[in-house]
Amino acid sequence: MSDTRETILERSLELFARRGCEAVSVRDICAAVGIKESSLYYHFRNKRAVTEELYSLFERRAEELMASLGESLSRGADRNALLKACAAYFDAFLCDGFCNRMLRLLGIEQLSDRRARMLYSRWLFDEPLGFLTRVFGAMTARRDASALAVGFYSPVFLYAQRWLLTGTLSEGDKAAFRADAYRHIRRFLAGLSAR
Amino acid sequence: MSDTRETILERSLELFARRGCEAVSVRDICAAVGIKESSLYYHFRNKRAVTEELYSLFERRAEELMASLGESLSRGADRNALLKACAAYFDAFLCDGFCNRMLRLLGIEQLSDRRARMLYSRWLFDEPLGFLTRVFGAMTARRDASALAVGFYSPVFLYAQRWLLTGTLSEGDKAAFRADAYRHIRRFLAGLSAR
Amino acid sequence: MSDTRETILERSLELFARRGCEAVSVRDICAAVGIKESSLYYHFRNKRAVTEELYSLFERRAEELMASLGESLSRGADRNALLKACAAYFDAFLCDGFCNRMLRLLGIEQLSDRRARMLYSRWLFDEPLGFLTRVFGAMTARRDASALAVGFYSPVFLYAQRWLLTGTLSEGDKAAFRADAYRHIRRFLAGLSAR
Amino acid sequence: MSDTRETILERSLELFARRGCEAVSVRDICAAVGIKESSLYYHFRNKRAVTEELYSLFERRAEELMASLGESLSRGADRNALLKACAAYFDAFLCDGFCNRMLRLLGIEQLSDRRARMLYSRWLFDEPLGFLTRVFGAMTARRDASALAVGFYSPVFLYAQRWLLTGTLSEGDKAAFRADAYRHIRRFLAGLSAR
DNA sequence: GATGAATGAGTGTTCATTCAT
DNA sequence: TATGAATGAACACTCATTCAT
Repeated sequence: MSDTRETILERSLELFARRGCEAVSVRDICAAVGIKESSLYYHFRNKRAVTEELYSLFERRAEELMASLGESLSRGADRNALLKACAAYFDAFLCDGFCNRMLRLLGIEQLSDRRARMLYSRWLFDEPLGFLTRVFGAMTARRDASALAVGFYSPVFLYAQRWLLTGTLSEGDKAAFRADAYRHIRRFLAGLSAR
Repeated sequence: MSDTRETILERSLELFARRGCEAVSVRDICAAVGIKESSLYYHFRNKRAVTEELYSLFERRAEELMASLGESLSRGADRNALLKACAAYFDAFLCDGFCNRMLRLLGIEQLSDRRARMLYSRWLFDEPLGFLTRVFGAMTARRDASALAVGFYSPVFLYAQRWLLTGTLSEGDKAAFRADAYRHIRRFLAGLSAR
Repeated sequence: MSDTRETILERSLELFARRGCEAVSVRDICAAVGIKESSLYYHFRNKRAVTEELYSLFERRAEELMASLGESLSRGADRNALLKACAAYFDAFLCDGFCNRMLRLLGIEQLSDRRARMLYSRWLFDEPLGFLTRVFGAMTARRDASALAVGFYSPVFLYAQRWLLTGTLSEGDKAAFRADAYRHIRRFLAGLSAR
Repeated sequence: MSDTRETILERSLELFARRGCEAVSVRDICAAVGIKESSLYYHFRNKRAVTEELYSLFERRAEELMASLGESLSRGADRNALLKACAAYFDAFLCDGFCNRMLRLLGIEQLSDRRARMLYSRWLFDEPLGFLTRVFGAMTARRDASALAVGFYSPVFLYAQRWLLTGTLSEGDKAAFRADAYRHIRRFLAGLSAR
């Protein structure tokens, strides 16, 4: 459909992810898109509507991803399947241009906006931990699946915060994140099978 | 020192922690303090100077805390000393009125401000991980002290992000954080001595 | 004639009568009509042209009415004929959906627009007073026909301002106006024949 | 007190009376006052607050005038006292720079604003008619004091609408109004004593 | 120490209008 | 006939800051 509309969303997100919604002006957005300020209001009711649309797009994307991860692991939850799921999670979520920016944005807005807070805590805490708890429940006979999930996920979360959600996302940052994260995962899975 | 000056710092931080510096106006601050906007400029060169002063205060507080933690553990790094250090870290840093707000603020500003980014990554990643690496290096004979540090710290970090750095800090949130964090620590230390 | 064109005129007048032309936007009009803003410009050169057309329609309607009133009274100016003329004037002018709204509109625009001022003073002052002066000149032998006209008309004018040109025209308002106006007219005509 | 504040009120009223509040911009007002737009907001919370203050000032002025008229007539309601009251009403209300402009303004705003509608109908219909009803009740033995009030007031109202509340108030308009109004009053009082 | 008054630059948003389709 | 897309100018209002008092 409308090319301009999508460009507005793209450029807005680029700016929002760096400074938060409030700190980005409609002027900034329109300058980045190459349209006059009044034109933005043809495509969106107001500035807030741009943010809301980004939230909705993110929600859909995240749900699709989580659905596909769940599906792929429902056909057998072994070490290899988990590794594959992690790779998909890293590539299509944490390191993905759109989702990565959205996570930064949500990290800022979460402090003052209810919807952002819900999205943030759902997709950075609840869903990943819930997902892994189910996986470990299926993979191991042990009872403490949820503790395993925390042990598995929290370093990934920490590395993501350190490398992926600061400054601007560079290829170097992605590589550093992947190195740290995969080292942790290997070690963790090794420890898991050792016991 | 001037009472007004300190009130400005306090109220500014309360507002900054919720919405970030850019989104809080001099009007907002002065209304919260109960002075006219022009009066703020008697105490601070400009709005930026308020933020800078908060950064400096935080840096000093954090350095003092880390020094005292280091000192107490240098006299023998055992299980008990580590537990005590954690308690101090939780009370005087993560849950402390001033430091908690500063961490929220830095979490926002880090995305657009260099000094904030340095403070943020130093005090949320480098210092805690470095400190724990030294501790585990002294406590255990094992070589992978830094992996232990990550395994120990990252759940604490995750629980802090989940409970302490969202919305507004309530006593309930603090309790939830402590429950999660201490459970993890007990389990971790148990696992450590088991091997 | 185009249906849309007439709908634009109708809805515009409804809005103009409540808030004046300047305060009603092309957006408002088109939303009320159910077309896009750009479509209005197919039917009218610009917003001003809508107003001008309304003025012209009103002028034609008012002239027709006055002509028919004049005709009916030219065949004998007695008490009954005058009463009939008043009834027609109330129904087809003061209380009529179109004319009533136009009078409100003119009452607003008259303050800043020359054409509106001319229409307003012609149809609310000059024509009614002139007409009645001629009628009373024919009805009575007395010389002060113009003073009689003022005595007859001004309470009608006052009641019209009070009941018919405020808020939105309701059936209750019309009834209140008619009650007041007819009482005055009866009393006036009684006083006239008494002398 | 603040000179600027009062100048804002004065110039605002001059502009409002010609085109209504909505059609006058803050830019217009400030240009007329000789200040920057932002300065207006030091003196008034927003544009609406300027209008509200004008309403309040008018209300106070009108109440004071009506009180003084009532007082002067309470000491004997005869022909002369009534004439004097009319003169005061014309000079200090209908023809007065401030009140005349306020009446124009209210005439416009009354169509869309509740407070304006109340002020308008109170001070152009209710109070004058009520006042005159009391006066005629005291002056004559007749029962129909309220009909007398309408007969006395409505031509004044009509002449005011015709001469004083259109275009801009000139000395010529005032003279024309006074001529018409006093001729009516003399004739009316003559008729009153004749019976 | 504090404030009354002011301001230039910028905020998000609405306006009437144009024009290619 | 109608509209999708755009725009320059204007809108009310807020911003951080200055400066004389």
